[in-house]
Amino acid sequence: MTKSLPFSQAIREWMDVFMHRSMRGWHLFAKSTGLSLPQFSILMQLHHKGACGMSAISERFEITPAAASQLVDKLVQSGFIKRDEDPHDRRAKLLNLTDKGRTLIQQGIEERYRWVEELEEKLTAEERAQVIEALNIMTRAAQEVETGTQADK
Amino acid sequence: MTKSLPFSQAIREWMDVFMHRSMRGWHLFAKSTGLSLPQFSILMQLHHKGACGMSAISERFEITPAAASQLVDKLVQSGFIKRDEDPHDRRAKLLNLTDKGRTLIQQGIEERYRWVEELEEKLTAEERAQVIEALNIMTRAAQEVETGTQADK
DNA sequence: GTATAAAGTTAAGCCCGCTTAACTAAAAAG
DNA sequence: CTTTTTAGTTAAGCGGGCTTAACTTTATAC
Repeated sequence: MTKSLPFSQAIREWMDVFMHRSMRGWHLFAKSTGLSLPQFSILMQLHHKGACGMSAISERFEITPAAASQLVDKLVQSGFIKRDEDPHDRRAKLLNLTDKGRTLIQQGIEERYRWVEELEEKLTAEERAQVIEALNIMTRAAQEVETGTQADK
Repeated sequence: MTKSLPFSQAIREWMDVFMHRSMRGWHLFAKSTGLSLPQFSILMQLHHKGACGMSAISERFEITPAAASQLVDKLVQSGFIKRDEDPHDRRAKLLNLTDKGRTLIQQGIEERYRWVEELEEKLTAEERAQVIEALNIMTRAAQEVETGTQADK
């Protein structure tokens, strides 16, 4: 490796700050809602990836199907998730956020952003433009990585 | 495209992807080490902010001093943290990472970072340069926000 | 010098997440 | 049609995090 040290260094510094910040932030927010972090993570997962079955949850979080079922059940009873039957496979369930769940996540994201808004205030217009462009680049790259799009190296 | 995207929207998209990714990643890593997420978070805290007392932990994570004490105790017994007496106040303790603790966190960062390396491979040299610059800007701004430095725009 | 406040610790008890194990029900395979 | 595999649920039990409450020890205030 070591093909571009500045990149590594820059992103490491940023990640160090940002990861610590966001981890702490989510933890405190989840707590303030009365949800545990695992419960909250499931909502995040649904927000991020959309509807899925029980098995997807258990695989994604590396827990047993039993654990996933119990966790989801609490979220269903709290009204954050709905658990419908999959029309194509009557064994399977289709999990999705309810409006209440969607609202909650949105609220959480809102709160997380407040820090970034503070951050924005520290920047000049020019800096902002640079950052925007870089973020768009990164977001696109992240999606490529996520979806397995090959950009041939 | 999307060059007219406001700052907040660009960063929201990025955060949406990145936060979800890093949250999940830390959770799985912590789990793989046998540490709980709260325990792990304390190590992160020490890594990020340096030595501190018991009360700082309890305030930072919004838990009672009792909970902090118990949590820290486990980390001490596992050898990730050392708990010394504060020379200036014999009631207080000074918590700090041991080498073992420091190594663990470094390992975690390393693993988190692998995703970013994949990301880097999706970028052209020019894009990398842009991203580096933006990250430096953000890191600086984050530190200003953290320390309360006034940039006075 | 006594009273009060502050920093941590310890113990009891609760809730929660997770696992294993035993189960139901539906789909796929033969 | 029977067998096996797949999706999910339920119950018992363990361990962890957190809280309250009672305590020890050291610093600070009067």
